[in-house]
Amino acid sequence: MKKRVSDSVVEYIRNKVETGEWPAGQKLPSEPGLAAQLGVGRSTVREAIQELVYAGYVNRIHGVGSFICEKTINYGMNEYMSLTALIQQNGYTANIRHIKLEITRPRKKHMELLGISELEPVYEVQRVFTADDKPIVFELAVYPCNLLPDVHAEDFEASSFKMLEKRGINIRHSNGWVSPKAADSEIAKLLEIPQNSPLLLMESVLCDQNGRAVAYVRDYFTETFKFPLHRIRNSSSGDSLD
Amino acid sequence: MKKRVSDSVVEYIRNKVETGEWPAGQKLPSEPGLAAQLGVGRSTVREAIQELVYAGYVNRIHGVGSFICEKTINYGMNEYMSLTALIQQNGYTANIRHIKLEITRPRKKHMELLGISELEPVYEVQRVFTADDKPIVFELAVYPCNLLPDVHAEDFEASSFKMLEKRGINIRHSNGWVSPKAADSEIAKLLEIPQNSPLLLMESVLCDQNGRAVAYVRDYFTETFKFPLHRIRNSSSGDSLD
DNA sequence: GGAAATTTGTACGTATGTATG
DNA sequence: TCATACATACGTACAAATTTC
Repeated sequence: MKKRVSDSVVEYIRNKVETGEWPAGQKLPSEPGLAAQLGVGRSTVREAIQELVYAGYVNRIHGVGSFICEKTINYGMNEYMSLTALIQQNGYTANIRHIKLEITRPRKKHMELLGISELEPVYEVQRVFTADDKPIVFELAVYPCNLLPDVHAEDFEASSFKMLEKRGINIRHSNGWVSPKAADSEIAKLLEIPQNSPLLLMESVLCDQNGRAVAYVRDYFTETFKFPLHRIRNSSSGDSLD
Repeated sequence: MKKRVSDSVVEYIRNKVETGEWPAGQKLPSEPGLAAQLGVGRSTVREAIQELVYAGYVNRIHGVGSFICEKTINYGMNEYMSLTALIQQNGYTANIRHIKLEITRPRKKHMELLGISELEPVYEVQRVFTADDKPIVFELAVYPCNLLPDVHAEDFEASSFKMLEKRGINIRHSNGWVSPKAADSEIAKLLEIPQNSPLLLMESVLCDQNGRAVAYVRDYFTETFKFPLHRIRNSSSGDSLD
């Protein structure tokens, strides 16, 4: 994937923060200033800063300036990213264990969400992600078999994104929802927690560059896990009640 | 809040979908086409569509076109919005009950997150949101008293956003995290669920137009609740592992 | 208090690159 | 090969909010 100029600007700013040159609360140079310094257009600088605002990294104040947030979030829930990276961000060492792959007939839900018929078999892939060797996430992923001819359990020992990319599939976004859920006996065993422990269930349908649904994923997060969240108030959500 | 031209374009598109004129999967007119039709610049159209992409409403494919998503999400977790509106979106009638307000000394966590000293008292506001008269969310909000001189429990019977706006405070974004959590006896009683039921805990620090922390909020969501979620893969999050 | 300077916000236009069919 | 449509990048002008003098 070719890097955009605005991505370089994002990187430039993140780097300034990471090296400590721009501490939390630091005022960024003005947009025209940054543009001149870096030899790019102001719109490009704005695009980069906008991205950082969305990510909860930078705070903009009209007529005053842009500032590095006090608590910079490196990755938020609204960015699609690696589970292992997310675990690392929580301050742990990440690993994958218990990889189980089987080919089955699709359930009704899978057929509906993935847009396939009952005649198309699917892969069901189970994985457990660990943080400092403690189970922290149980994942169940469902892929239509015809999308991934010839995969094996070993293909899931690392990035499933990368595995998909090798087969010409690029995950671009996901739709789904999160909800609280109690651990059933099977999941409790895999995550080494008592039955009925509270979990965060994240269900997602992954879509590729063509907007085609390519996977249905259920992630069960344990209580150890905190999902960073940055929310922006939408100007068009006018008449809020609370 | 003044409406931007791009907001009108957003509204125009949402309206086309709501009236059924553009069903799911419908291809939008080309960007220059839309711009010409509506008499606005192409950049403005792009800005509007970008917003809808972020919200999981529209899907863009390079070199092909933009399309209405199969499952349009009206509001996602990354948009800050009214709890009642969110409940309504889940298909229920929303209400607020059990409003309890008290003035206390700030806890250490509050002092840290709100940037206040132990000498500044805070309001602690408890509320229960119902869906079809069934409790669904328990909320505990903490505000520094000096920000809100002279508030009463009645002020929290409706929008706390509106209440804050009347006092010159505009919530613009929030930072926080979500995690699974078991219901303790007190919350279980208020939400009319068994103790240790799984809950989704959302903790947020609300910030105003000046980037100042103005409230610390804990929302406990019951299992009935599903939080829509749209995630976009960040191009710069390069080396993902899963 | 008011004018000027600074900084972000909005809107539009143009040129060129890239992907698709 | 070519036309179409989205993607990126730059530039300009003016509006709105804030700070400074």
